[in-house]
Order: sequence, then C-alpha cells, then structure tokens
Amino acid sequence: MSNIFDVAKRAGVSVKTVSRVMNDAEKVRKTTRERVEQAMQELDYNPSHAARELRSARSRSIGMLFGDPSSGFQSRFHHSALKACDEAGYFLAGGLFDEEAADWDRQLSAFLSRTRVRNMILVPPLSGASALHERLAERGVSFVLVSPARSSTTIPAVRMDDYAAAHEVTRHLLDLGHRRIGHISGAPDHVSSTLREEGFVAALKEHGQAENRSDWIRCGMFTFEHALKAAEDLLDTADRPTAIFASNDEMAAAVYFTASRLGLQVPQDLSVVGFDDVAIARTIWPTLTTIAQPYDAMSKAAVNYLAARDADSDAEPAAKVITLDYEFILRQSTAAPR
Amino acid sequence: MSNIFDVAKRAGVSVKTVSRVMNDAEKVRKTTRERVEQAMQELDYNPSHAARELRSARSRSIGMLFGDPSSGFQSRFHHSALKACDEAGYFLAGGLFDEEAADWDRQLSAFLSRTRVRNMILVPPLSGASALHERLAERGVSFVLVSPARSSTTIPAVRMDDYAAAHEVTRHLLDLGHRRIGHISGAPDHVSSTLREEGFVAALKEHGQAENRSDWIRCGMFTFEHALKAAEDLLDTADRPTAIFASNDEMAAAVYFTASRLGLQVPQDLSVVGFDDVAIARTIWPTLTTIAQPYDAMSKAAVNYLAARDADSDAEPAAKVITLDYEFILRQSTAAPR
DNA sequence: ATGCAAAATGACAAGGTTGGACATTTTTGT
DNA sequence: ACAAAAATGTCCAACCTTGTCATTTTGCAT
Repeated sequence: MSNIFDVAKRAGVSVKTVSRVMNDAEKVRKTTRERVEQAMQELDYNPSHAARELRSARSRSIGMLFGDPSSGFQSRFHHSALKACDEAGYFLAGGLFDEEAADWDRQLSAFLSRTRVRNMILVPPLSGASALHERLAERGVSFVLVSPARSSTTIPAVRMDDYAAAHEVTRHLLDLGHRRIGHISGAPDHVSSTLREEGFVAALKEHGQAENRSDWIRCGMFTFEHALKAAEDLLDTADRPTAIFASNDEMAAAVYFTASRLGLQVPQDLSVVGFDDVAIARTIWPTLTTIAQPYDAMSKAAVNYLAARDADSDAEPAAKVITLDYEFILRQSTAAPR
Repeated sequence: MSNIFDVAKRAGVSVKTVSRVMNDAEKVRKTTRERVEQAMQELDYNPSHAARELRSARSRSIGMLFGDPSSGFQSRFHHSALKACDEAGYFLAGGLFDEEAADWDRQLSAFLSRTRVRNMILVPPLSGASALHERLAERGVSFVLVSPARSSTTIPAVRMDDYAAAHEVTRHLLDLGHRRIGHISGAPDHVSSTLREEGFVAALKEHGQAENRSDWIRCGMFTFEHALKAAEDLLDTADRPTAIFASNDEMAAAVYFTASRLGLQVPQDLSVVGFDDVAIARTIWPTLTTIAQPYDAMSKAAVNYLAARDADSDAEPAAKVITLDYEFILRQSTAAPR
C-alpha cells in the first residue's frame, strides 16, 4: 500500500507538496498539481485516515448516533449520509445512543473519546433531544440537526419544506376530486408535524373547503399503533373521508390495514398518502404515494457545513436552517373518488 | 485530553506498562493493572484510535458494507453489530457497496484504503457475493459471512439453525390444529431458504401430514412483490390453506395484504408466520408471529472471531460455521383454525 | 540583465501509540 | 539466602501526515 512518500517520489516533488495538493487550500502550480494527481492515480494512493487524524486538527470524520432502531427515516438517512461522506472524503462513524438509558452521558463520552469525532449529525428523534445537544455543545462538538423537533435559531439544521409538501399533497387529492379528506398528524410537539397540518389546512381553505370537518384531523403520534386508532375513528363511520393524508409512511400503513379490515379498497374506496418515503412505502401494496424527504441533499448539506467548519472553525453558515426541496412521489395509492 | 504519558505518570509506572495493560495479552501483576486502570478512569483516558491504528498492525476496526438499502435484516444487524463492536472495543466502519455497479471494484478499493479496515462482516445479500469474497481474500482482508447463501467450508460464517426454526414454526401451526398449511419459500439459490423449506416439510411428515399438497409451497424470492403473487395462488381458491408460513417477514406482509384483499381476517381466517423479526413484524397489524434471528449473538460471534484473528493472525476458529440459537416470537398472527 | 517581491516548494519536527530488544527489579519457591 | 521466573522499565524506531518556517523559483518592473 503506497504512502505519501511514494507519490512524492514518483511525481518528483516533496511530500509537503503532495500534502498541499490533497488539502487544496494552498497554492500549487497547475503543472505540479497535475503531475502529483497523476502519480496518485498510478499508485492507487489513498491517504491514511489515521495519520491525518493523528496529525491534524481536522478530524475528517463525522459521527452519527443511532437512536430508535426501527426508524425508517434513520435507515434511509444513514445510506445517504454514507454517500455524502464518501464524496466529501469524510468518514462516517456510527454509534449507538439510547436516550432512555440512565447512563447515556457515559455512553456519549465513550463514543466521543473512542472515535475522537468532533462533528456530528443528529436525526430524529435525537435531533429533538436538547439534553444531548447541550452536552455536545459543552464538549465543543459541532453538530447539525436533521429535521429538528423545534425550530431554533442557534443550532444549525437541515430540513425540508414540510408546509409546502403537505400543501402539494392536499392539492393533489383535491385535484383528483376528493372533497372529504382526513389527516393523521404526527407528534404535536414536533414542528414538522405542525407544519404539515398547517399546509393541509391551508390548501383546503384556498380551495374553498374551509368547512372540511375538523374532526377529520386526528393525532397519530408518528407511530403505527396510534395511527391504527386514528384511522379507525376516521373510517368506521358512514360519513367517512374518501382520502387520508398521513403525516408519515408508518401511519399510512396503519390506514391501509384499517381500510382492509373495513373492506375498503385502496385506492378505489380510499386514497392514501404518506410522508417520508421510507422502505415501507414500496413494500406495501398498493405502493404508497408519498413525499420523499431530500435525504441525499440533506446529508450533503449537513456534511458540507461540518466540513466547512472543520476547515475554518469560525465559519458560520449563511443560514442557520437550510430548507431543501422535497419530491412528490406518485405511486398507486391515490385515485379519483368513486 | 490526556494521553498515555499522563496515565503512566499518575499510576507511577512506565508507558510500556500502560500499553501492556491496554493490550492485555502480556503479563501484568494484578495490583499494577488496577493502579493503571484507576489512573485511566481518573483522567478519563481513552487511547487515540488514530495513533493505535497508525502504529500497530491491529486495526481495531471492523468494516460493514451496506448493500440493499431497504433490507430490514441489514438494519437490525447493523444495530447489533454496533453494540458488539462497542463491547469489544472495536469500531464499526460503514461503507456503501453496490453489487450491481460496474465499478464496484474501485468502490471497494476506495473503502478499504480509506478506512484501512482489515476485517469485515458481510450480511445478505453481500454474504452471497462470491466475486466480492474473492477480492477481499486477495487483499488479505479477514471476513465473516452472516447467513451466507451457500454453505462453504472455507469461509468462516455465522448463521442460525434455519431447519430447526422452520420445524418449530410448523410444529406450532400443527399444534394449533392447522392441517392445511402453505409455505412461501425464499430464493432457491439461498441455502437458508432451502433449509427452511426442508424443516417445514419434515415437520409435516413427522406429524403424518405427508400428503400435504406440494402445490402449497410457492416461491416468493424473499421479496414482497413475488410473494404477493405466491399468496394469491395459495389463497384465491376455495380449497385454501388455513395457515401460511413465509420464509421472511416482508413476504408475510404480502400475505397479509392478499388476505385482506380477499376478505380473510388474520388470524381468524388465516394464520401467518414470518421469519427474521425485522421492523415490519411489529409495524403491521396484527403483529407478526415470527422467528427472531439471533442478531446480537451473531454480531458478537463475528466480532469475537475477527478480534481473535486480529490478535493472532494464524488463529482459525474451532468451527468454520457457527450456528446460533434463534428465538420463536409468538405475536398475534396465529390462532386455531375456525 | 538586475533586483525584488511574491509565489511555490522543500526540510524537518511532531503527533500518540506500539513493538522490539534488552536491562533491571521484584517476586516466588526452595 | 539463592536461583529462577515473572514483572517492569528503558530507549529507539516506526506508522503517515501536516504545520512551521526556511529556501528556491517565478514573474515583473526597471
């Protein structure tokens, strides 16, 4: 396995110059840079992560804590984060974190000192754990929240436009001809849930459906179990909605089940829309129309911010909260009402 | 942040002794060890991962490649692997791997040289990718397969007793009184699928149900989509089974849907059993009776083997294939037939 | 051509740990 | 008290990269 000396020798320059090429902040003449880059390629050179970390203040690694083990969002995001880190030349260090555990503080310490990670990404539900955030700040770790529960002006965060997405979803249902539309909201203390609900209500109002029954909005706490109950309340009456917009995919799955149980076919008798586009959206039948979180873009934004801060620790992002474009994914769970 | 010198000073010993304590292969008196350990605690010392990796041949890190992004098995295993690595003082390095990509070879090189990982764990479907295994062997990386597709006597692997588990599942259905039992098998080239099918057939035979219709065994390829078709074939006749054993949880979910569509209630009209106990088993309704893979035990076994080999590179495991105990998880998807 | 500032490049130490090869001290058993 | 064995210490080199500072080269104006 080749090292920086081999590259330097082959390119006929000093090791320092090779180093400069890799950390491309400093001035290197174009011809030199090209010579070095070619040598790197020829030797299939990759810098040693360990040596870099040992020598330099920049850590080159980003930590991601895994909380809720069954979170579809977390799995999807992890995948994107691996990709983003790869591209940025960073390294994603995964660690376990159990918010409920009595010794979470010790757990965190062990993770931080073992990995020497100075940068972290927190996804829900950990992006809402303020005790954790405080501890990280104390220890001088930079971190970015993904889809945080509370909007904060002090902690950098990436998120998507929940309001606009919910608005578009509702609009889609209205355009199909639905006039009786239910909504299953998430956790009331989570700002994403609130925004989605607001987007839903606003779209109805704009369409002159202001009188849409307010008891067609039920809280599902973002969980399958709660949503089952909510769906039953909505559907088990003669006067039921013809479409339901659930604030995440797991809850949409719960709607499917309740619908099946009541003998309602999706989408013929009931249109269903989810949110997040996690694995389950493609694993249930009919496949679920939903909003795809911009996983790749969010990861990239988070990694880039951390990388920039790494390079210049005083750097502050232009915007504390970065809002990214979602995507509306039309699958088979929506149709015109009968 | 304290280093090994600080610890040595505080414990009143030499740096070498501290090192010996940490790498506990060599002889250190008990009292000395305790003194050193106390000093480490007091100083909140954690050895620098980077320095160790840089200096020593032992990598202290284990790589895990992520293939199929929507694999429930992979997510569950990842969680357990993080735990196991943590306990063993190792570090889990995650990397992306796309078997289909034309440049997977380059991808692999980049991952290996960037992380300098010398140990790997491969989960399905990557534990069945022989081209990948060859390349890893060439590069001198030790690796362990988890639930490999083919039984091999040359590559270390951990797995569970698929045959026994399938046997127990079938036995459970028979004990409930079911006499007409269907099976949806996985991918025919995967030994786990074959073993499960054999366990199923054997249990029926033992119970004198040898004449159980062989066309009640259908192939579902381990995927939701294929299983939908298989379930329909099994259920959309008057002469249908009263119970179905699916070779994984995703396929069991497909059975639920087909059942609902046909107006059959689970478990009253149809008992369903899955396999793996991934997130979906608890997210669908009724919750799914299934076999839990021994995720924690498999991770631990894999990590321990790799750690042992790390310490003594000639070490070979007593058994090439370690078989671990599964757990039968009784939930709400099974009941006596009507 | 000459001199000068600016740009590009190089030499060397340092970072925390382990391994090797021995030397020295302490303990154990008799 | 003695020898042998066990435990501990010393010292140096190596791992690979980057930061600091010194040196060389280049570009430009005279």
